[in-house]
Amino acid sequence: MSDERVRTILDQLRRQGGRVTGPRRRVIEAMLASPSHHLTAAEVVSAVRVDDPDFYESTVYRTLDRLVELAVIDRVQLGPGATIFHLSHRPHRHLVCEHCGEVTEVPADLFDELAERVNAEHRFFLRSSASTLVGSCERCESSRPRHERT
Amino acid sequence: MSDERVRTILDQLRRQGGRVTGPRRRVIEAMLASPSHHLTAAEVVSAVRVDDPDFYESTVYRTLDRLVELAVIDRVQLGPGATIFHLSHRPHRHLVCEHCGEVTEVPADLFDELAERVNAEHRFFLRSSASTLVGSCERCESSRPRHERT
DNA sequence: ATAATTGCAAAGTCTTTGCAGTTTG
DNA sequence: CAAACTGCAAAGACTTTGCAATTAT
Repeated sequence: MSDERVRTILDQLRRQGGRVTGPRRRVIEAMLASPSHHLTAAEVVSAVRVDDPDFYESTVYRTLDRLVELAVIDRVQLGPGATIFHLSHRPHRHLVCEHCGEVTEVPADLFDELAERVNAEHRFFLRSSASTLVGSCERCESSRPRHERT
Repeated sequence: MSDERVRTILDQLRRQGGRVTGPRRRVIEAMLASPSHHLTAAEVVSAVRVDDPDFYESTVYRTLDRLVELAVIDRVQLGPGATIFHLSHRPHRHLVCEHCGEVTEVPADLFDELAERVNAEHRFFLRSSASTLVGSCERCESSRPRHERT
């Protein structure tokens, strides 16, 4: 897991003025290794503790905060509870199923029209990477009783 | 504050199968009285404790949960931390400034196009009342250093 | 060298839960 | 009366903070 992609991201980190340390490397490796690429802080903690059982939670939180500042990762709130983090090297937007929690990545241009519209009509500057669309994935939708549907 | 609107909402509550109790009445009065109509659970607690200093937090959380189930209020996640609640009798959507926290209500049809599009392209059923647009209000945007803008 | 970062412990905020007693419909 | 609800206490989930020691540049 210490491949090309890790180095690219560490370079970005360094260019932005951040320091490359063991813990940061491990956090980034964990995020790259995760199949979903969308992790809560707690999931990062678990992932990282596989190799380093003494890794502290506070280090994870501070590392994630710093990586957000440095634009290496993004922080997105997907409903109540867990804030999630993902590497920001591949721009995309999120659909979140409020029933099963599934996160779907969709192309970043999805919000383009809406962004223009809220800007024109409400003088609001949309940050669409932070704006999550909440709803129901197809599987959950078809298994829900009709009268509960929104 | 025990006017017409309170009674209308209590009727709705009863029709949905909920029971009208002192605590519920006070929670609804507090939400109607709030200028913003968008309250966190903690704000409901404070509001309600003005008249009833022994009001328990757990009662507020349980009451809000139940009112959400009964479709009397809506729960919306506005970024990290605060879950907010508002009466659902007047449909609208939310723009949230991530710098100052200001919540702007906008017409419910704002998401119509986008909803069709995610449905057609991603088989996703958008619940737009739960989908918050995050960005920057005009005031914050113009006071932010240009290089920080997204 | 010095500013950034981590280890560690403690605490803070927001929310949920269990159970006994009370109240509503 | 039965089911729903509240009071109260305790705990759970998630996150932040302070300070001393360490490390990257």
